[in-house]
Amino acid sequence: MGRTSTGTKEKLIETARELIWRESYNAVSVDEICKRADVKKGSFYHYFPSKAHLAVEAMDAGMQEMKDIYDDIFSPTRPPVERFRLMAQHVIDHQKEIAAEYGHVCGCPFAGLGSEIAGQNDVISEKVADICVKKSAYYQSALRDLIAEGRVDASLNVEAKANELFSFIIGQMIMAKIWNDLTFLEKNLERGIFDLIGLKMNMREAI
Amino acid sequence: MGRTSTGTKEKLIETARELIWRESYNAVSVDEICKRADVKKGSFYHYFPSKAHLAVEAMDAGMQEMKDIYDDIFSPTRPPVERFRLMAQHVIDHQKEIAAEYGHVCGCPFAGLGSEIAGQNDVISEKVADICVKKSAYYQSALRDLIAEGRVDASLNVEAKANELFSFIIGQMIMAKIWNDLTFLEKNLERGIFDLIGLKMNMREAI
DNA sequence: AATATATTTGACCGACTAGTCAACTATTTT
DNA sequence: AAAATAGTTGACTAGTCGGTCAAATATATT
Repeated sequence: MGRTSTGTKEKLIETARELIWRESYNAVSVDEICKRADVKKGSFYHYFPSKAHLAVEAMDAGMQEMKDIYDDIFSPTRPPVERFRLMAQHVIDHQKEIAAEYGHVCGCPFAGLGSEIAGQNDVISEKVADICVKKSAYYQSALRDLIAEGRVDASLNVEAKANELFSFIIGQMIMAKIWNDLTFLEKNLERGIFDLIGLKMNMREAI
Repeated sequence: MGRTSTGTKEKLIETARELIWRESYNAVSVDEICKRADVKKGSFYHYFPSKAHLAVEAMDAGMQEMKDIYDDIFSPTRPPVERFRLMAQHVIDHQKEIAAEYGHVCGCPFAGLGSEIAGQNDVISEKVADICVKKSAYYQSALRDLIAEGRVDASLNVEAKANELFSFIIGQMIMAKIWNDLTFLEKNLERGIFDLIGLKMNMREAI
């Protein structure tokens, strides 16, 4: 009951996702978000008690979007080497799209926000940490399937290796953002992943 | 000639280095830097035309400090495997010190600033990119010495591998910052580096 | 039609933002 | 001692910050 919403909350979340990704959390103001979303400030604080709360909800939206894509890429129906290869390609394609749209390589929105805000806002930090855990789970199951296929030695510390993979990918994306250049993602991302896993050259094809 | 300085500029640079590292570029105000450095705002703008200019000089100071340490760690007099091992240990020790002093894992100051500011301030971005080039040079020469020792195959793409190493280390430090936890740097940093290089287990000791 | 309720609006707040400037002080040069 | 100069100060902008609030509006329920 009551007046029906005109999608104000969703507009604010989507606008915040874009602006915080393009610039940074502290560089974007509530006023700017409102103006770009064509929403008045009063409406903003009707839906969100603070700017940080909006950021959290923006991350939730990003997490859901990520999950849909990664559930497909890391589907157990795929050979595990294909999962890693597809992921590398997806990262590159996605960054290309965003760079074309925003005029600059923007890197990983979660890592960017997490790195900026770590130690200042615990709720946001925990959200970012949560995403790390989720991504690590994808890598872990793919690594275990690689072990089951006999491509990787069973003595592998799967949890540690998943963290290493995650670190490497995050680092590559930050480098791409700083250099505003995707070419070395194209050159190094996939190979770096397989190097880290320790996959021999003849074990990198699905069959 | 004229009045002698009381170390105002140096105080501002050191204070800015600390505050920007602990918080972030946009989260720190000129007022806060001045207050902590016990310097009046007029003096700030006597030495720096803008906040961004101070940040650049703060990075220069950080670069020089880094160079002194890395020139020692990556001295060609050391066996190349020892160089990488020492670097990993230095990163961990340094992060431990800072975390104890600042109350939070702070990661890499250059990567943090670069990731936050990329695409907004070109001068700062270029400074960060310059540091990447310099660090990569340390890794490259160590990798070539590993090849000369016969521990690594001569077909290795040294430039690409150096970039991969750099990405991995940056990523590990950002993870440590987000989780506010250095234990998995201790667990994974050194091993991840040698995994990426592709050094076999029996090739990871200096002799 | 009247009421209850959810949404929207725009004016408003005090604190803070980066940056300016003229005056003041301490030092060296002449 | 006087002049020139470099460093320091504190008061000052004009604009922006995150956030508040009472009133207006539109919809669903009664």
